[in-house]
Amino acid sequence: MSLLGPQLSRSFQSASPPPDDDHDLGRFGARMGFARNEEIYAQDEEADLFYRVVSGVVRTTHLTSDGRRHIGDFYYAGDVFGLDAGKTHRFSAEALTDCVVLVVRRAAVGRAADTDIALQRLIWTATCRELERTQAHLMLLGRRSACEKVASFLLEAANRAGGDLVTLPMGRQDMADYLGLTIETVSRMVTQLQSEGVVRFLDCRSFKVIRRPALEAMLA
Amino acid sequence: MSLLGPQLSRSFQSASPPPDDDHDLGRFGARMGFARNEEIYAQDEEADLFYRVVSGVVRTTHLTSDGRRHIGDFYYAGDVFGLDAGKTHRFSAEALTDCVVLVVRRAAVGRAADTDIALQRLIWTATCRELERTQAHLMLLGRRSACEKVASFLLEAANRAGGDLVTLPMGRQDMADYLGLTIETVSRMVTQLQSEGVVRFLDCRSFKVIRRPALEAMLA
DNA sequence: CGTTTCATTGAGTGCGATCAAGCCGTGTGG
DNA sequence: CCACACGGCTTGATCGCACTCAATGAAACG
Repeated sequence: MSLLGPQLSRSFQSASPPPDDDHDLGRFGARMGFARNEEIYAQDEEADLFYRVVSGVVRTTHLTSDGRRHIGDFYYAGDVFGLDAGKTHRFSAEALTDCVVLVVRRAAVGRAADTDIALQRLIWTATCRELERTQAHLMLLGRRSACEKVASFLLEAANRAGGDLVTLPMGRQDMADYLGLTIETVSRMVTQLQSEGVVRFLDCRSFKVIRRPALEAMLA
Repeated sequence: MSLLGPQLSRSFQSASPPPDDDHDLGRFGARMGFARNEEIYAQDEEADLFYRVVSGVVRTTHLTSDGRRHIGDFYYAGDVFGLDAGKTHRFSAEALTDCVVLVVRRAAVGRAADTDIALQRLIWTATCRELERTQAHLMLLGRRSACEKVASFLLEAANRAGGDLVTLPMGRQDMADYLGLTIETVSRMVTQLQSEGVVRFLDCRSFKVIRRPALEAMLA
């Protein structure tokens, strides 16, 4: 981490604030690469950095003391993560695939960011987006059947992929831990949706949306 | 709402930023009273205001198109709410009891808040707190039994009350919609926890914590 | 080729939902 | 004062969905 220190502190002295939410974070942080399944930060680790995915996919997970695993979210290129924190991270973050992330010093928000309003607004915007996604996730877990959960998961994956041919970066266990189901139930629902002609799986990681309206109807 | 306009725009010109998160929002907004069950804002309503509870309790609810109701959270005196929004509120907010809230114009965050960093930080802090609570709620709904859900609900109510004698502001249906259970299951778990000697209900709204360790052990 | 890991399928169980009474505190009117 | 209705809570009986346990299948890897 000492590698990051000088670079980050220099970049925060920048005097010309970028105009908008969509401005490039590149000049603020350092790029780091992570191998598949490598840990980016740990649960309960102090939260002095946050991150943006450059390439690859990241998942955040939470382990409870009785051994149950819960997945907070999946982050794709462009997504900001690591804001799930008071003083320490409630989740750990792991590289789901090989990936590259941009690392930004978070302490700047608490102290130095008074001098950089654009950065502060970027962080707030990202936090809002995170909150929205978490709330949507909440309603998914709260009052939906296993079939509806899996259907909406696949639909969102399709929306992210921007087409009807989707390759999932995660396996069944990750889907299960995200949806609050067991791996067996996920598998059964996938099979069921396929037998209903809603989706068609080519292999266990990639599928085609056949009847999108049917999928959308399940979100209620 | 035009009542608020002048007052708010004036207050945002304030030159002396308060030192910290806990500073008084009073000078920013207008007080409004709401009667029990009165709506404070509606689901899908445009989100140009946010709120702080002065007295009483507020709940946020979401209705799905198939009629299921979900409660986002309960807000007590001092809590900020109404940040659950992109362009529009995903939840509606209702007065659970008679209450008074402070109303603050939200648009200032997007435009004028460049001139008031303390306000911006207050909002970000509140958003973070909301995110934390939502994530905790998420893990509660995801992988916990009905008994654990009710136990942790009662424990949090006790923590909020700051003692072992608690009066709940909400009824069983609200508890059920918050925990993703039916009213019957909530009732059964309450009865069970009581028969285990963990809590003791005086009437259906107020109870005493008898064995706090047992309650805490259920959070895993 | 064996080993390991992950996904699928099957059989049986249990937890929480559903449906249906009953209970109790509160309010209302005779 | 009692009779009655009403809403919120509790309790009981039953059902079905998702979990558990177990076996099999299918890739990936050394």
